[in-house]
Amino acid sequence: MWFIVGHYATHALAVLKEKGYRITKPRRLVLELLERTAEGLSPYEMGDLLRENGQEIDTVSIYRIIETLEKHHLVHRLLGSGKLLKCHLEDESHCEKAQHDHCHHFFICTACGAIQEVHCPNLQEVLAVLEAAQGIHITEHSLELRGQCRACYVG
Amino acid sequence: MWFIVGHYATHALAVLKEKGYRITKPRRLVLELLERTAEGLSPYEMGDLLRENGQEIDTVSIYRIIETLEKHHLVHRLLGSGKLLKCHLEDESHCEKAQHDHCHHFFICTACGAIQEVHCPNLQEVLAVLEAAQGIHITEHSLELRGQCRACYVG
DNA sequence: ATCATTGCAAACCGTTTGCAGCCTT
DNA sequence: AAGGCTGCAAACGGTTTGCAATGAT
Repeated sequence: MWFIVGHYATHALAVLKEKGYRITKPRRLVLELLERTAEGLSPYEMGDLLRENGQEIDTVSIYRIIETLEKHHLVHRLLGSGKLLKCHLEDESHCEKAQHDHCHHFFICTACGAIQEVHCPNLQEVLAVLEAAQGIHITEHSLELRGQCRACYVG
Repeated sequence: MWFIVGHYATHALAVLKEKGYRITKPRRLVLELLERTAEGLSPYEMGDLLRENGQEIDTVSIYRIIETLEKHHLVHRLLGSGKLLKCHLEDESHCEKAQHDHCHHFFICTACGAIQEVHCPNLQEVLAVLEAAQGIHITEHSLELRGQCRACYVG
């Protein structure tokens, strides 16, 4: 049986294997689907897409696979829509850090639907000021930006 | 028929009336409920709470009422949970501005569940830098912070 | 009296749990 | 061979739509 796997799926499968998880067909299919899509997908949408391509996976299994992937920081979940997004490899170091700091920064293009993780270097300072001013203790933060990406803005 | 209404509900009802909406019992009840709760409520939870208090409102109506309230910036919706929150009157000027700028800043205490709108004065600058750096155009943003509020942090 | 608004019915989407059986290891 | 993982069944929570009846103006 053959699977066309790319960088992200390969990496994620390696991580799972290393953690003692088994490499199953449903896991492969979900990871490949995440690899192909830049817009983020809900578990339910994943099921529909796979089904359209003749790949039958039970929706329940997708939920459980996603759960595992989230646990090991291999996918992001958008607060607003609940959609899931592969954790980009080029952002890996940032991503891992971001995950451990429980922070998530996303930019969503309302024109083309593309989602990108963004790095927001000064945000930590802004939050530190806020913490001091309000006497609160911030452990996690999520920032979701919407607008037009470079291509859609210029075009 | 009597209703114990406070500042928020009174204000919101006045806004609705001024916009040509009718003042109905379900609308009053939802607004009073929002007034009483600081933690945010989902439409469904509102129905349950009202039912417990012997006030029967159809869940469908609650959804439609919320829709109207959102349209006129009388409630906020939390990205993470989808729960709804009254738009605080003391924050009104900020709130109106925030709404028109499509920005939402919330702090959620993970200990006591309280939710507060926060003012994040330098965030706009941070985003402006990001826009310039990435060539993107940001039209809305949502920031959700989690941690311990002053009381829970100290205590 | 008018027509905005609600309640009811029904369907739908999305998610979760338990259990039996399969398939990776 | 063992047991992690999946598929199936079923139930639930939450949301949405259409239509008839109600009630605020």
